Amino acid sequence: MNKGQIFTSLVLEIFKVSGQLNAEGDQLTAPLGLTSARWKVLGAISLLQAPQTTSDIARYMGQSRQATQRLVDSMVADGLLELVENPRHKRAKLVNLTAAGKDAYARLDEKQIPWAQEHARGLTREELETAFSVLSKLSQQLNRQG
Amino acid sequence: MNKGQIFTSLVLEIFKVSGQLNAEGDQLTAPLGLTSARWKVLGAISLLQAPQTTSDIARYMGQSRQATQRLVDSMVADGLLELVENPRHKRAKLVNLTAAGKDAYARLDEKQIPWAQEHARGLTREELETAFSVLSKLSQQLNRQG
DNA sequence: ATTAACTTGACAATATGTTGTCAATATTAA
DNA sequence: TTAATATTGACAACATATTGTCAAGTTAAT
Repeated sequence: MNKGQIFTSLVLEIFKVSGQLNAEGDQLTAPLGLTSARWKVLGAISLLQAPQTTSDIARYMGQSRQATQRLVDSMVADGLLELVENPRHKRAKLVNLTAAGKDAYARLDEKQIPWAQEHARGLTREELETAFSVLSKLSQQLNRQG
Repeated sequence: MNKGQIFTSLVLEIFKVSGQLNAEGDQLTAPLGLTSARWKVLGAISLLQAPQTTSDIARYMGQSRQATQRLVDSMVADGLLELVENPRHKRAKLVNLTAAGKDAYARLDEKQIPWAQEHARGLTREELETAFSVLSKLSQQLNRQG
């Protein structure tokens, strides 16, 4: 197998694992009435440590502005997020976590940490770092070319 | 960062790259009137080197039987796939590539090979193999627990 | 300052995925 | 053999993603 063929195998595995992780996230979040997709939005705002515009969140998540917009809208309706005025843009409000949103994210973090540690158990630090590095480089390459 | 945290970063990167690859695949296949999802179905049957039931294809792709069923149905309608009798099961027909399906897959392969080689260029063989190995192990772990 | 180019929210169309359910078929166990 | 269990196709409900489009707002260029 040449490098291109290994790369192709990797791509197929990425698709498979991504679907499995989404299903896993859906189950992990279901008791809180959430989903993988909404969890990721909560995480984006938490990790960026400040209210963000929908477009910012979309860029951070690496997906379309429109997909993120719909998630944000429904999460505002559900009381997980709130829109606050943005001094830098009249229409593009900032998306912020409500108390309920922060609480939900904290509760999911409690579940996610032992979950991650358990799944990381069979892998070495070097393996995990290399895998992350490869995917990170790939993401940047795909970003440039669109 | 402990191993669990690296693992979590990897998970987020998998989500991002998966979306980017799907978008890339949609663009690559659009000139042929196809999509990433349909390409993967063609690939599954090609790589398994024999007609398969819809359930077999779903398992190979790591996604639900129902999602695969819909893809297969629409691809049959479009003449890319055909259903043939399955001597081992009265209802579960075998899904086979038509001439048009084989032709489309061959044409996509011609595009995909240089695409894969180009993206693999910035990565060493060892990096690619490790990344594949990590995701493969992860997929198996996620499969057990479901 | 005015214009051109870009960004953003809003809305729609469409594709793809999950889960749930039911009846038909196969497989396994007793 | 018969009964319990599992798999499969078919259909539906729903969540999530892409792309496309338009008008409002911002930024950059002249």
